[in-house]
Amino acid sequence: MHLLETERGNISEAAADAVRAMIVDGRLAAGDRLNEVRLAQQLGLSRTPLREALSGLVAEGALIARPRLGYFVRPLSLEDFEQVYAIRPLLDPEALRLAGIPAAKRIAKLEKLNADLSKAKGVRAIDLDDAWHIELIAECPNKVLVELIRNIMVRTRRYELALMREKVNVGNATTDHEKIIVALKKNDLEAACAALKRNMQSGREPIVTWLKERVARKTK
Amino acid sequence: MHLLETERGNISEAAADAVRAMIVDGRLAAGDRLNEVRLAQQLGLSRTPLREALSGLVAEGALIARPRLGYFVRPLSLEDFEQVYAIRPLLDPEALRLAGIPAAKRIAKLEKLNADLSKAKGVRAIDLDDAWHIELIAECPNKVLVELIRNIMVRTRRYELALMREKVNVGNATTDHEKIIVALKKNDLEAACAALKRNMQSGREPIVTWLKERVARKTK
DNA sequence: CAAATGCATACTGTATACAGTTTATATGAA
DNA sequence: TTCATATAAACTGTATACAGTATGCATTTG
Repeated sequence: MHLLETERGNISEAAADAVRAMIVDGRLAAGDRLNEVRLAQQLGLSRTPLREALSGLVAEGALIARPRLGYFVRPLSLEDFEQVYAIRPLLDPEALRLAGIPAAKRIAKLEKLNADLSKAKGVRAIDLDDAWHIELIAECPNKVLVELIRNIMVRTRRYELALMREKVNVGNATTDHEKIIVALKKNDLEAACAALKRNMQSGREPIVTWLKERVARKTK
Repeated sequence: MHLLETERGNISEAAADAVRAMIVDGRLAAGDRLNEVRLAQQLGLSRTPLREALSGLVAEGALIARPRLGYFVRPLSLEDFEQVYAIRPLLDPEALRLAGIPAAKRIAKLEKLNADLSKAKGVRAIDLDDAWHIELIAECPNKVLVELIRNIMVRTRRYELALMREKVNVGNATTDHEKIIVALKKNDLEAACAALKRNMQSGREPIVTWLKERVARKTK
């Protein structure tokens, strides 16, 4: 009898989580070349499982592998941001459409999250915004689609955090979310999807202008 | 001076390509547990680079890793197929929209590919169909989007090939493509996008019914 | 005969060693 | 001083070794 299948992972998985977190929150800065020996020591493991983790992160798009030079944190670039950011408006509305109008209980949760978001600042605001969107599509039967959205989320999060580190106060998306909730309460799924699409497109400008400044500064 | 950076890859990359190919074309069957020692011998390398490749393929969704049991080829399932197949109708039309009406030269190439496709059978037909769609969005400036489409292509290809192995003759999408080309020649980009979306949704039924039969057969 | 137990085998997970390449430093020439 | 060259150090890519876990088979027990 197999009771529960404990499913404790192996060191490689833990390493992947750790490194992914370091990339997203900037402890490993964009463009950095990472030193396998040192990183392995920091994480308390050997290079072999670390490198397995890094291979996975390359496929996820978090790292770039350059033969004989090693692994690099994928640089932040205006081009990459605009391209990645253009994906979610295609995915999220469809996920919501498939999920349908959320149950009353879930709508209440969305309102709660949004209220918290309106008061939140910094990293916590980003966390809450992501949590809100995940909650919104929680009932989506297409799990592949949801997983895809999660991936894109991680990829854009780096930009949001990097911006936040420099500019501090960024207006959050509370009012966008309210509009979506209103539409959902009216049972108007299509209006909600349209509002969601708009929400996914807003939030672009501050990062774009910041990235442009950043490029200008570097080439000064 | 650094001229050209030869960029020859390492063994891990080659291994990833090899294993991916084996999965897509069925030499490694869906659900198979793979034996690292044997596979490494077959490919003529050691387990270390092989395992790095396998880690990457897990992130790509081609394999599943079960701690202490090893790597398994992701099984084919009706659920997975329907979910993966639902993604491209969201992506391809937008990619075409961003690419715009192709130049005359490229349209000619599309017509040529489509003519070949109409006569082709088996694996070659699938190759040509994929090539046709890549050609269609070749000018899309959003390379992240194109890369995403490529990934989904690989993921559905397994199903198409598996079906083909059992049922042989599957009607191809030549007429769908013709409609798209006609719209493009009229400079009607939106009509072309709409036709493309329909094209991406057709081709679903034969595989769905086959997968259902397959499930029925197994649970007999 | 069926089920449980113990043992041998095979395989995965991780560490370590080493070869080949890149990068940094020092040395010498223009 | 500046550029080029040689040399040493550091790092990546790969193989191998070994420990711990799972699997299958034989044996024992009820």
